[in-house]
Amino acid sequence: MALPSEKNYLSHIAFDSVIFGFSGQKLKILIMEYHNTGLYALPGGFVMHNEDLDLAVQRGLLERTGLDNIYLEQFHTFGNVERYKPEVMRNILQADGHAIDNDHWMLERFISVAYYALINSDKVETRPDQISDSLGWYNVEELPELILDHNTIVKTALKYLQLNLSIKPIGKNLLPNKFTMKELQQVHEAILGTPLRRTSFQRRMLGLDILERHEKRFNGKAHKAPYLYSFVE
Amino acid sequence: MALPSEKNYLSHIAFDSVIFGFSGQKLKILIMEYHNTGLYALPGGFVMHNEDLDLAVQRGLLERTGLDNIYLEQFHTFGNVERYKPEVMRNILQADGHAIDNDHWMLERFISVAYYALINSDKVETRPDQISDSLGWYNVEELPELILDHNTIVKTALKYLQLNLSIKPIGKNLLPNKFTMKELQQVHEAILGTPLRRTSFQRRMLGLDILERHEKRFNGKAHKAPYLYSFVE
DNA sequence: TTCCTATTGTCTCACTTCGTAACAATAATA
DNA sequence: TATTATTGTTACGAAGTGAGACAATAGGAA
Repeated sequence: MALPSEKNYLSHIAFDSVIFGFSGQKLKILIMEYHNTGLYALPGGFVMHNEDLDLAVQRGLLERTGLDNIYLEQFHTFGNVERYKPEVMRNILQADGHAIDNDHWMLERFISVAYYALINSDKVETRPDQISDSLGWYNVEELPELILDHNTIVKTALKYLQLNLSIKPIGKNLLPNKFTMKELQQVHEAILGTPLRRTSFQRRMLGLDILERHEKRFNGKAHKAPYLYSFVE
Repeated sequence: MALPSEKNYLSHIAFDSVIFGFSGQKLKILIMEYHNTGLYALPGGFVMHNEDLDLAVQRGLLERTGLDNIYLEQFHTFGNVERYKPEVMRNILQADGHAIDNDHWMLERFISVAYYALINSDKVETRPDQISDSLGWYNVEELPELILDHNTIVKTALKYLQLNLSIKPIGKNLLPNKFTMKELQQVHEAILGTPLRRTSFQRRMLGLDILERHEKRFNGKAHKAPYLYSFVE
């Protein structure tokens, strides 16, 4: 693959995406592994000269993961000097077979605008274990060491996700269209990192008037079958 | 004043500050007027190559307003293409007496990281009406038309300020060290844009255990004198 | 001095919300 | 038919909130 050219992208500006998915019990994140280096990083990219920042992030998501029409939320911009480590970028590019001049634009300092994405289990076809060769799902609590300040970015993303849990449609974007109350509760518990009371949670959710009740889901277990719910538009 | 040189600053990256102050009843914002153009804008600036983003904003605040040690909070980064209007920047620079090449770096597209600042009435010496020749306080609801997307930036800042009102020390940073309960209530009302019940507000604030009660303040009026309060550290 | 007025601090009462526990309903199996 | 695990609902006390009432009081008026 050819290197991105300075002619196409704004210098000094990058973006990184913290892509959250939910699989059964745990909150997961998509992590990239750069080949031949053993380096792990958040999927990111650069902004084209004639491209909105938000659209650049959407495009980056599509290019790297094939995912389109994903819920995205900007949460913070990271611009500390310590995050400038040109030797890391050089290693990655060289391991990928590129010869780099010392004054190459990708070796300059970048300020990174960070977004989090929420992936609906529908779209990943309940297989959040591998999307491509170099992209993998990792439990939020069991991340490998990431390059630069990417571990900090993930922590911050989680903080904002928790903050937004009660004011933005988080659950809606992490679950399939229809889900049980228990699944919704597990999403909330995974995000908050604490157990919640079943009865209080159910009462509170139903009281919000944002859920529609559908048919029951019979799962072959020897007990009462739960109702399915969906978010009303 | 000499133009900032590209050698000193990161290209394509700017910051803008929404500086909130509180004067008696109203929430105010510091607005810059560019001389000879009649253009109004938020005070902003650029990031030096070896400078943290947060520190650049602090420096910009100090340079433009003389204010040091101010509460700052990053809230959003604006990167739409529509905000790129080189002719505006060219007008401002030319009106200031600079001859500009067509490929001057300040005429390129910028992505702007926006911060809001909270100014304690102590520091402005209860005179939030004029700080310098080209900086003035304006009521949040009565802003002039600002350049680029700066009116949108202000609206967004206010939204985040409202969001943070209950989880960050907003009142502490907009009021002098000692204040009455009524003054604190007026700050909250100005930020939220709605009246609040006096008794509920007082009960809620006292219940938070973050206020310390001091002596009364006698203001010469023919009624009971209110206690002064301060935030506990 | 005494009364009056505007404001402040507190209390009460009804209503809602939440944690907690108990209870009823039920899908499949033994 | 009885059993079991899970789900949906209800009951009850604790805590918080809106709304109003009431007491306290600093200075001015009579």
